[in-house]
Amino acid sequence: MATIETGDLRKAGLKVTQPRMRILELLETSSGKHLTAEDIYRELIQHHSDIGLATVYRVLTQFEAAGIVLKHNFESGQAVYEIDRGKHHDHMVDIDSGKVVEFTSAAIEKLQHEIAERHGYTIEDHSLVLYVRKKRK
Amino acid sequence: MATIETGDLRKAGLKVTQPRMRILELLETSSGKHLTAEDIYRELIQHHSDIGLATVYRVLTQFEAAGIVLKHNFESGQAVYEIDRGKHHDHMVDIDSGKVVEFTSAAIEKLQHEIAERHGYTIEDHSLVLYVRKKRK
DNA sequence: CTTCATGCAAATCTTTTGCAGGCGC
DNA sequence: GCGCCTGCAAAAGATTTGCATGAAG
Repeated sequence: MATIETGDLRKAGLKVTQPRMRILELLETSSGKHLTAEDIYRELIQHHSDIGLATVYRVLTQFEAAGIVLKHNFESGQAVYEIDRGKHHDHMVDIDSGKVVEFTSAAIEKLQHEIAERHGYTIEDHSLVLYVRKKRK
Repeated sequence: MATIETGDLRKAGLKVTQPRMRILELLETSSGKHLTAEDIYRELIQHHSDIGLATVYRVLTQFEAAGIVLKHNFESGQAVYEIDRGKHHDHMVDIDSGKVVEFTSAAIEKLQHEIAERHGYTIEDHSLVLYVRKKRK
């Protein structure tokens, strides 16, 4: 799996700056996690980076436009970000713990396309989130 | 299809008040549409109802808790509400026009449950939104 | 009457923007 | 050096809350 680096920033027309690299690093390290802008901000501050929350938002927005990160609006009112490793996946959110599990289903994707097709549309993107609870035995 | 009325408010432990009835009426009239709190507020103001935006939010929150309305967080940053007619359905949002089409797929639902099951979870709720574009012939 | 609801204004929370100074190339 | 970036503070947008008054049962 390709690690994202400076080249990806340049390709997106973004200068390679401290804040951007720091954020990128953090996102890579946290691959699989889903962080809010605030999470990232706090994390960076603790790691001796003097960075502004506004910059975190600005950088994340640029990264999203560049296809480097994915932004999700779960029901929390706060957007979460994760690095885009290319392999599309959907999410399952544990209502009680807040834990997020990723999954994929080619079968569901196929059905989605059939449905859109049937209505005369093409899917540009989609969002599937299951809100779940641990099954008690 | 049962029209929602005062009984449903009482059942939810809510007093039957002017604002609540007005909002309920509006939601019923707009069945199939997806309104923001602001939309509802403006609509009511224009129809000579002296109501506060805070009340609209409070009432919608209560209605959601009572299962009278559904709240959706599409990518717009503003939540939208629609009356809950009981028949579950998912949404397809036309990226260009903003139009929302509803659909259902028993096949997809079944797959969702199988996936959750496989991970040891039970689905409490789910959200599936397809962001689509009219197909050009 | 008693309680629950409401309107208004103020507070909160998240995200965005303006601006003056700095850093990357 | 020139222009893109950044931090900070202020602004903006959405939603919530405190409080005194008013309506529902």
